[in-house]
Amino acid sequence: MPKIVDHDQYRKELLLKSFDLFAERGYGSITMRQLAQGLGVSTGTLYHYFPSKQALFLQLVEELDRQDLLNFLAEAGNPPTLTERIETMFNFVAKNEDNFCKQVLLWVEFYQQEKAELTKNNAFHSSWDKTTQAIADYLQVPDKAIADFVLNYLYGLLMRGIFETETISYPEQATLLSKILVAYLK
Amino acid sequence: MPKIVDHDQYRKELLLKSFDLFAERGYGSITMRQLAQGLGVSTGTLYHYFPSKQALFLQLVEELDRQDLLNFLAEAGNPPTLTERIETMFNFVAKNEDNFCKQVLLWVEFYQQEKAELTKNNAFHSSWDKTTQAIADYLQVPDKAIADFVLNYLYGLLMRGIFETETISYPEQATLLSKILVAYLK
Amino acid sequence: MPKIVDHDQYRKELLLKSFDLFAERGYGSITMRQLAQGLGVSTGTLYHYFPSKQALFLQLVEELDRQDLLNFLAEAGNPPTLTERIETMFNFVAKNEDNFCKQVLLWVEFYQQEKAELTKNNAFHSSWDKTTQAIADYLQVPDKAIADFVLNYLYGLLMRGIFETETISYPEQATLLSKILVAYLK
Amino acid sequence: MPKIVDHDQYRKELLLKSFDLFAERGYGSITMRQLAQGLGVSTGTLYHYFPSKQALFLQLVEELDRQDLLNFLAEAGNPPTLTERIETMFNFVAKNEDNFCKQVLLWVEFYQQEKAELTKNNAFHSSWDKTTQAIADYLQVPDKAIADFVLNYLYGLLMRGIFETETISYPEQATLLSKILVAYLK
DNA sequence: CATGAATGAGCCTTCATTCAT
DNA sequence: AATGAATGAAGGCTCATTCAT
Repeated sequence: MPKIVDHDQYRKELLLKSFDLFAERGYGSITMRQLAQGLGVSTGTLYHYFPSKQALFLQLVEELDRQDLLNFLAEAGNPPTLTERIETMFNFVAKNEDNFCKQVLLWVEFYQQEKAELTKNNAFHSSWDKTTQAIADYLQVPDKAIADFVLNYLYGLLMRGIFETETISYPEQATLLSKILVAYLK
Repeated sequence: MPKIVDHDQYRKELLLKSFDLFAERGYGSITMRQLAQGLGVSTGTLYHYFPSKQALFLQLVEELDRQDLLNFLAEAGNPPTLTERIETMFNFVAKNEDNFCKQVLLWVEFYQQEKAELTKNNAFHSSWDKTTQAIADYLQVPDKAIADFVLNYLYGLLMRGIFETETISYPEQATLLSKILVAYLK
Repeated sequence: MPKIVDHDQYRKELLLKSFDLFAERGYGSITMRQLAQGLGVSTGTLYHYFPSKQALFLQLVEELDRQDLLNFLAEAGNPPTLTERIETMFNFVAKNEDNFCKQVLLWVEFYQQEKAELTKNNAFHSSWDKTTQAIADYLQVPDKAIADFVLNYLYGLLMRGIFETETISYPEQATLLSKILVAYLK
Repeated sequence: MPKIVDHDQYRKELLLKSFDLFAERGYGSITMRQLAQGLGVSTGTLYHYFPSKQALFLQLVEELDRQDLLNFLAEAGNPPTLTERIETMFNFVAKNEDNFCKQVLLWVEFYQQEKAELTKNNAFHSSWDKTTQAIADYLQVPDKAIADFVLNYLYGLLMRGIFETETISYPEQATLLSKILVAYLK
């Protein structure tokens, strides 16, 4: 069924291209018309591929989550020590900082605007749980609290990037966290 | 003589009462009409006290920021050891978790929606810088990186509280962070 | 009854002062609040003296009409020839051009906005008829058509002052009309 | 393929049909909803064709101005004597008196309401200059003052038609003006 | 008399969504 | 499949007017 493949592939193309548009203006501020224009299609076409703005966004969340994970696993390898694994993670985040930052902002904004209509076991929670789980697996820490701690720190960095005036040096932060954790784990 | 009202005091009352309404539905989703209704006034009255929805929200940010800081300082005291000071901070955050969580969500959502028009005299950056400065003072750490680290961690916790399904035990987290930092500072 | 005199006198003061405010922003665009502010009173006071914006404006029309006529008659005298009388009229108009222009604009705007609610024998028609009658009396022409013609020309000048880019020289125009009429009347 | 409509042609249709609606209630008093309803479309459609109420009106001005001129030239011919040309003009105005009267009222009202924002690239001045120029060409008078005089008189008639209770006989007025001018030009 | 806080209907405009072509 | 014209509910905001003080 080649038609369906095409259809599906095109859908994902649109999805991926739409990320920058969403990021630029925000979920609530960008209009379907602007989205369509930015993608080079008509609003009608947009609605041919996605039933609604909300659904489009939700699919984007899902798609990006998968992509992010795949990208990470593709280049992460399996370093022998926890320190190295943490460093690898930080490098990855540092490299994609801008991307992740945009994602968090967008996810939060969407969550705020739609939480009234979103069921509790929504795509969001499951998606994030999946991600955190994957990361925990990668780090292979005996104590889950450590994985949580690292992730936590990462989220925190992203947030600070938004509100603080000074830009953050991820490599520095990674070094700091490594030192701290190594000291603690001993 | 007009009706007797302390304009400024009433304004702050409205501001404070509006927080829960904003938190409930989000900045973008709540309407001025709903806000007015929730506050028990007419839309006209709302506009009598605030020039616009955006201005109202910005004033809310400022007011809450001040209140939060005052509240904290009022009960923080000045414990002798860093560990205790950190614990005090965590207890405070734990006690007000819900509040802070709502604030962060709201700030982020607003930032997303209005970032196009918020380039410079951004009440946000200055407000957060002020807060972080105050916290750094309180902790009295020689190395600013430590203060940053703690704050960072706090923001991270807040974010995780939003996306993770499991609720977070702040006391546990505080204990963990304390241990980690003590290990590192030695 | 001195109180009433004061009240009435103050009312006329407000009326006269309000003319410039109306002229500056237009009847439809100026708000009662702006009007009050410009007059140095509160909106409540405004409504103490005038039952509504519309009534205020209508009183202004009446008052200005009377003033204009009085002013004219005060300085018009009674020149022996028609030519001189016409010239006197034109000088008067030229001297108060700006004033008259503002009046016409305002009257027209008001008429447009309120014509749906204004009865046919409204203050406007009667007021203008009174004015034209007075002018016809002054000119003492045997043929009413001449008086109409002159008035007509005057209205036309006012209108052109609005729409044409070049400013109009009233003295020149007066001379021209005089020549024309003299030629015709012979 | 979208619904088949000639966007530009439909726009002009809406424009032309909107004139009566504007004329009936005035620029400031009619609402976009009323306009839409009167045109048999939704407000959304109105905004699909015109960016704003003001822009819609400005386009109407331009369009009517062109139409008026075209209509006149189409039936004016080129009579040999000035007297006849003036008469032709007057006949044209007489025939369309109602139309022109409405236009002047509307233009003036709009000018009043928006003059604050209409400082320079004022479609009004240019439009009127164009018209006066065309008329001057048509009359072929050596002395521009004569053309101005005639136009002036016409505007005046229109204004009087608004404020005077008695209706005006255009043919009579035309005869009068002809006589006067002929007397003067000799 | 004077004040200005309060009201709420109503305005212009936007935008997700539908549907004829 | 693709287009973009059409819809209309709903949003932010204004403003003449009222009324408690």
